[in-house]
Amino acid sequence: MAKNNEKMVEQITSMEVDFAQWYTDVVKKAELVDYSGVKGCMVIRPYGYAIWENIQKDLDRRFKELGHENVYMPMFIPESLLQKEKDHVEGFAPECAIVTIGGGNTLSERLIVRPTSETLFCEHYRNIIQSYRDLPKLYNQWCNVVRWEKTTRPFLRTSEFLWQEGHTMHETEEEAREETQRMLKVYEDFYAEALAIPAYTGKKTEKEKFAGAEETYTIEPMMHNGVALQGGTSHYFGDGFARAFDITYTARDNTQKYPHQTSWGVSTRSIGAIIMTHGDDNGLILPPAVAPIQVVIIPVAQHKEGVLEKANELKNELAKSFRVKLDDSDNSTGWKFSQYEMKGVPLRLEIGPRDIENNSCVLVSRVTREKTFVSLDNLTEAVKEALKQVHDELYNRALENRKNRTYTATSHEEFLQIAKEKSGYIKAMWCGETACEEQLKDETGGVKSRCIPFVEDHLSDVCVCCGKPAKHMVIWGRQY
RNA sequence: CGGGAUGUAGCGCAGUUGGUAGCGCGCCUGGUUUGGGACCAGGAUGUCGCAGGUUCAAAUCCUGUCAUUCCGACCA
Repeated sequence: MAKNNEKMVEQITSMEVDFAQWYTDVVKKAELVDYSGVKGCMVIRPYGYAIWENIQKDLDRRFKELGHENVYMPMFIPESLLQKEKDHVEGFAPECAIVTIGGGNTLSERLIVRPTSETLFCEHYRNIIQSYRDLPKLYNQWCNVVRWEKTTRPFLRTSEFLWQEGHTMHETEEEAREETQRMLKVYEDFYAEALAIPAYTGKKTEKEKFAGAEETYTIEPMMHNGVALQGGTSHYFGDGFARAFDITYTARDNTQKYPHQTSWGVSTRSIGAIIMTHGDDNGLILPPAVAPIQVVIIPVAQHKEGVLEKANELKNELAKSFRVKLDDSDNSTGWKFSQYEMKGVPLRLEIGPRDIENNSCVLVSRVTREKTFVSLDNLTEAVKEALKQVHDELYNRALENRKNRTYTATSHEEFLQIAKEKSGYIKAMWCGETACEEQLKDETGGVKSRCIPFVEDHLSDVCVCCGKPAKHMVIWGRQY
């Protein structure tokens, strides 16, 4: 045993002690990011970026299956362009980064570094949409955007972040509304199937909707500590931007009409969601679908004859079906165990002399840490099954946590008490007035409406805040 | 944007009343090890966040600034 055991172990602060510190520790120890010299801008390291690449692949496939095409827009928006839609500019102006000098000369018009690209897409759509035959336009772009945030945290809120933004134009309102719902469903499926994260979905209130949108739909997963994270949004714009940008098309009846628009986005924040939903005190736990390494092979007593050969053999076999890494470095086995647990590799495969004798190996789940001995015959099947199990365990555990942390409030006092004593979601009735949202937020110190879910429970007849007749059941919570 | 804390080797930290920088881990070399963070021997690594100022002399004192972090406010 080591003499200075304590110091040799790279400690991760326990979640229960300090969740924020735990998050920062995990992000750094798992080698996802490094800080940069610019506030709120992070270096996404290979391991972190590989997660993003897997997220991209998965989402991109889903988008393209539905007929979307990828494009790329400029990163600069002329100031006058951003200002064309009034609500939009009001929403974003406070957090814009602006370029005023280029090539040593003051620019005649200031350039906004895109905080989102609605205006750029609209400018382009104005040029290319003439007829109903040009519709729908189903565009998406993968890019970076900049929003000058006051408080930043890796992945959750950064000044620059990566995302995809879909921007579509449709002939009819109905078609655009369908698209908005369709893409929200894509996000919901993606969160469940790829990230193993269950989430409430629903509509944002007037107060919380996107600047310039008619309606905003959202996916609201709950983090392990009960705090919400807006995991993705899908907006219906009506023809507001089309009017502001003068985008018209000749309709089937030979009249000029405005097309109806949507936009939808998921960002690198989703990586933050993975960390905070699944992680534990030993570090990250990655859902198999997006894990850069799905199986890590740790040879035991690798200097002994035949061990490395066998390990390589298994690696080659598994690499046909999975993302596999064989760690044959000189580090001790124990070190490797801890290292890959910290990095959240869903499945570990141990292979040593004893196993080889028995024609077996050991599979260890990152979630349960249970060791199972499996035969080397049918190994691929066993690994496939084990990974599926990890996914299911993660999903069910997150679902369980959400259940345990979702409360209902039918009176004002009850609402305030839960907000004060518990960390989680509160289901409560609401009259539809922004004033009540603001009051509840002030009284609780930050509990806001997350969404009006598609399926509402009828908890009572009156608003939990003002006592007037209730219009909706709203899910409330604190957010990152 | 307000309040607090921090910034010294890759990481974690020490550095006293100012005198020109150290420890542990990691890293490199060689050897022994290996089923839950191994051991021995040898070795390398610093614009003390940055910019000014005070001083014969600054990691240390002063001013400013940048970044990180926590708490608020703000926030698709």
